[in-house]
Amino acid sequence: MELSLDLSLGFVPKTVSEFLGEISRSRDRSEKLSMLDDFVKRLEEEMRKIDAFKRELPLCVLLVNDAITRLKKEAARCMEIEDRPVIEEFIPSSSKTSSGENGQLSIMGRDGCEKKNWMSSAQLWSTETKSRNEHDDWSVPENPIQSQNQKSRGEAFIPFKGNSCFQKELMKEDKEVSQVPSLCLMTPPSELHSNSKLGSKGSNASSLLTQSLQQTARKQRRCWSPELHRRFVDALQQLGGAQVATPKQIRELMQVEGLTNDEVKSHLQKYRLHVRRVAPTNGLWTGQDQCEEISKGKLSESGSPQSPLLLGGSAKGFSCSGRSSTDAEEDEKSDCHSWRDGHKL
DNA sequence: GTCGCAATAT
DNA sequence: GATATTGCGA
Repeated sequence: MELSLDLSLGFVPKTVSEFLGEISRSRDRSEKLSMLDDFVKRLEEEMRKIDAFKRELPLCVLLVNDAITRLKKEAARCMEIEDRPVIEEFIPSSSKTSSGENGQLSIMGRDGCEKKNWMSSAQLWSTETKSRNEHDDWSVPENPIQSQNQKSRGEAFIPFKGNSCFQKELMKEDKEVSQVPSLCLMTPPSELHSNSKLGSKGSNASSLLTQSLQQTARKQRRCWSPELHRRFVDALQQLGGAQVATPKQIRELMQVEGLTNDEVKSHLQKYRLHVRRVAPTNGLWTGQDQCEEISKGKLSESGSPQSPLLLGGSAKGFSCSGRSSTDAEEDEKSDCHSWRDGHKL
């Protein structure tokens, strides 16, 4: 897509306003478009560069983004004026690309056209950014970065579609996104991820931007719903207990689509910790399976506050002699925090 | 690649 | 403080 660009040789940076003013004096439409296109390319290149520092330069990102938007809008306007048939094709296809493929349909800023243009450009350059280890870009399904882990992560939320916790997260994300409509899209999650370690807590200036970026940076939290935990415990039982079962085995037994070894591993780690804490009070029980019995609710009879994990997660679907149905319902409500709620008992 | 632990983030 | 994610060595 090489264009013979007048600006390419002696390009002198100027403000967008200046540039637009200069453009407006030109009569040659193709030249206008060419110049606009060139400037946009430069800005997008710039965006690529500052992308690595987006955390430190959130406003810079905003500015460049805005500039690109303005230029693209101008280009679209330019085409519309003199070539209506073209623009009628151009805009719809543009919107298709940016919103449909990105799965960001609901994310529309105050200026839909601008966003679309920007989004499409963002999509372009974001594809060039390599990811170290990214699995969480649920908001941009088409992002190739994501596809590298799509097998295990891309569908990570399918089992949770009906999960209130997940929905809460989604709403939270949506909220954040809508506050800064274009920002989430323009930031390759890979970069976010790699930067997320730098100054994650209470970073500096543009908190909205930063928060929003961070939101998408870190992997979406896996909510261990009671049902999910029930499967987990179930698998543990089959495998001979938490101490002998391995994350991979558990995951395979659980048969939960999108669940990863890491998530199971993490859950198992915590589970073991809790069991360990509880174990001494149950000296009578020696075997692994008996630990699982604990998880089914027997422990709750002891009233031990040390078994939140066991109380909350396993309450549902298992005989839980030690708990009232009310307790179970509480857990249902609190989804992600069922263990904690149990702990609060 | 998998696992377990510890550090870190939310 | 509880829970989930990530890093890292084994």
